[in-house]
Amino acid sequence: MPSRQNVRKARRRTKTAGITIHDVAARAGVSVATVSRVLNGKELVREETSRHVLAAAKLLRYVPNVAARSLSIRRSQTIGIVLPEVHGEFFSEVIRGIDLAARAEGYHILVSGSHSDSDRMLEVVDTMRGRVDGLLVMAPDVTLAPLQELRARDMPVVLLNSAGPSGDAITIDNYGGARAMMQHLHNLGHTRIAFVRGPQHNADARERLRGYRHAMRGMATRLLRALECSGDFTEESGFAAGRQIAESSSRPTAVFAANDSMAVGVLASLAAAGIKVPEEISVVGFDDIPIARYVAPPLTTMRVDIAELGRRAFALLLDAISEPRAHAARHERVATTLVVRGSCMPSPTTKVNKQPHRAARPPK
Amino acid sequence: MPSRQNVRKARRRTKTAGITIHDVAARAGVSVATVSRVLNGKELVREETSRHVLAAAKLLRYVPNVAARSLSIRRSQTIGIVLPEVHGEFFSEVIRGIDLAARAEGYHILVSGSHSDSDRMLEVVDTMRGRVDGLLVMAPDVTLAPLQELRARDMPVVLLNSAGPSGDAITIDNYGGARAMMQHLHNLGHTRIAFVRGPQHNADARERLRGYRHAMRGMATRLLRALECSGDFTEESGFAAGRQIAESSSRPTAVFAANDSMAVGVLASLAAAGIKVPEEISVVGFDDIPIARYVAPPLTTMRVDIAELGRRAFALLLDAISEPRAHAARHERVATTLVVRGSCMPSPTTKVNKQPHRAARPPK
DNA sequence: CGCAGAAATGTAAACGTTTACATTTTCTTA
DNA sequence: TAAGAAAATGTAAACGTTTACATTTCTGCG
Repeated sequence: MPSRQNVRKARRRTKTAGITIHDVAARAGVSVATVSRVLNGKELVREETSRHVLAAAKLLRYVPNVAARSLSIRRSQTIGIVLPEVHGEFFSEVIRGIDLAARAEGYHILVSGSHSDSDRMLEVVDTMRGRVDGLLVMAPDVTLAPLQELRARDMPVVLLNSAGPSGDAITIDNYGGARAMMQHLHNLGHTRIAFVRGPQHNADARERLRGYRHAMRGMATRLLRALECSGDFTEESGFAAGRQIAESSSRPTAVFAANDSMAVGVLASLAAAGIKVPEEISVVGFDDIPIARYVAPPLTTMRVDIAELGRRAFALLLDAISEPRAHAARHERVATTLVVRGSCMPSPTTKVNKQPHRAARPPK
Repeated sequence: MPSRQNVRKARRRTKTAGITIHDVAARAGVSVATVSRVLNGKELVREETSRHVLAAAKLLRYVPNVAARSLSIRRSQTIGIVLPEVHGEFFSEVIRGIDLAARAEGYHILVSGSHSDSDRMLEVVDTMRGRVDGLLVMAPDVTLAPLQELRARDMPVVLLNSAGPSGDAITIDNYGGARAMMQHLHNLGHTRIAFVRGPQHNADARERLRGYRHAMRGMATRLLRALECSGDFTEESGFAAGRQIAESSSRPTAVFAANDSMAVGVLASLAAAGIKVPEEISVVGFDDIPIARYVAPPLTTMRVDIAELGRRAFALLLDAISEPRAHAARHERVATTLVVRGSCMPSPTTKVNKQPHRAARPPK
């Protein structure tokens, strides 16, 4: 006869009721070890015993204490997501993708956004340590220093949208997408194509710019830099760029904005200037944010499957967590697809319009 | 002489290194209790001792094990956020507001989105139990059943955007905002004002509709229901509503969409139908999402400070957590402010146009 | 100097799991 | 039926903190 001394010792802190594994064990007439085994599956336990335990657990509405559990197994079943300064639909979409994938695997997600500088980011990472089994870090800013440090902090990390020199990472095929978009414009006869750049240190923005420039070189155009406007991924900066383009003396036949938000801004300011899109000038963007199809005219853009980005990032991380020994750094790339809508049409002048007036540029 | 038997017992699981509080104690030549006291402040400990401990902790790069900590103090310093199916900028903004407020108080946030039905929601809440000290639940769907159950689950909960009959909640002043918007339109001479409704069971949508109807009654118009179109808060449904309005025989002079996304859809379809906004018809929305100022024409709307919503919701929850004894349910309301942009102008006909043709309404 | 009280620190028992190892039960097989 | 192997279960030691209570050290005062 097994000695059934499952009587709980007197509690020190009598605050909360809290059904524990001991209560379930007592009720089912087994030991805590058996209850644990039943609840976690895997181990061998008699069918009948298992039923009893399950019944007791259900009856008592037992729910395991996760803190105790993770203290014991040294896992939290939680991953951390560290995002930069958040704005727009891009991030909610990323979180959504990760959330979905994570929940399917029984993981929770700890989110922390709005970290402009790398110090803030490291600070957050530190408070997350111990709380999470791994980290998904979105650091499109190309300042690599903080990322290096992350590696040293002995936690699996997957980088999103940044070109870490080592370690796992997943990025969008920005370069390829930009080139494909340029090809599309070229096929429509455009050769004088303006570009609205993104933030200078943003990895995505840089790659898109590289794709643009490479394509422009291929078109044997000389006016290269004059056709570029600066921007920072916000609608506002797109608006400013649009105005600049509207006022330029030798107007381009098409504008390629490095993201949709800026393209929307460009559309707004061209409309304000009375310039017809796409009749007088074509406009395209990048990302395919939800709003893109509802602006006037609907925006032709390069679609990025953001949710998939999140999903695959999580998959990568999960792999790193379950296989902790150092593996070769993996770098995945998410493809983009062209979405053609109403914001562009064939170039009115198939020949390049060689700056007829050469008027002085109006003051900014 | 205090007996310094701080020698750690042989570890069972020798996997990870992991500096513990014992290591720090040994290094500083004090007991673990003292280390704990120093690290958590509050208790009295000699200045000098404190310095030694801090130095040892820093030297060893000690970081406390949160699982052990929360097991001991029965707090996780984490709150859960449960969101419905996520789309758009609204949610990322809410999360942002909460995140900011939470981090300032040393709390982490566990996010879980995309819960269409109430079963999924309860399921998630269950897996979060023990992991979080409290819950912020966004359940704009008015099906109250699940919320009642939540209360029973002995965890502080604050509801966002829903009219729970009991318990803490924070909502937007939808009714007041809608009335204010109607007043604005009325001041411009509009009396034939169409309304694009939101989802039928959505609490926000209902309140906005109520505000609209109340105002319409005040204008002594008889055409009430004929001027309402159904919608579901998506751009797409706004687009459909816009088409319906464009085709209607006795066209309204203004359209009030229950949120900005739908207003954007309305603008797009009116543009497609060749109807000029605001010359021929005025359009207004609700929320003031970032895109609102960049559509053509820029959208007049009712601004909701979403980040503040999140911030105050967290404040409410924090209060409920630290003051666990039952308190009277609190219900806060976030004010809205009118933002006037280019999408509306005075009504072309100041007199009410009494349905000149009375043609049959076109098929839907 | 001695003593009371206050201040500082130490000891060890929780917190609720998991799991190595020990023990008991059940099953095979000769 | 007994022995041995395999399967099922139990025991108790971790996991790393916090904190009630005990103990030591200080301080001021008669």
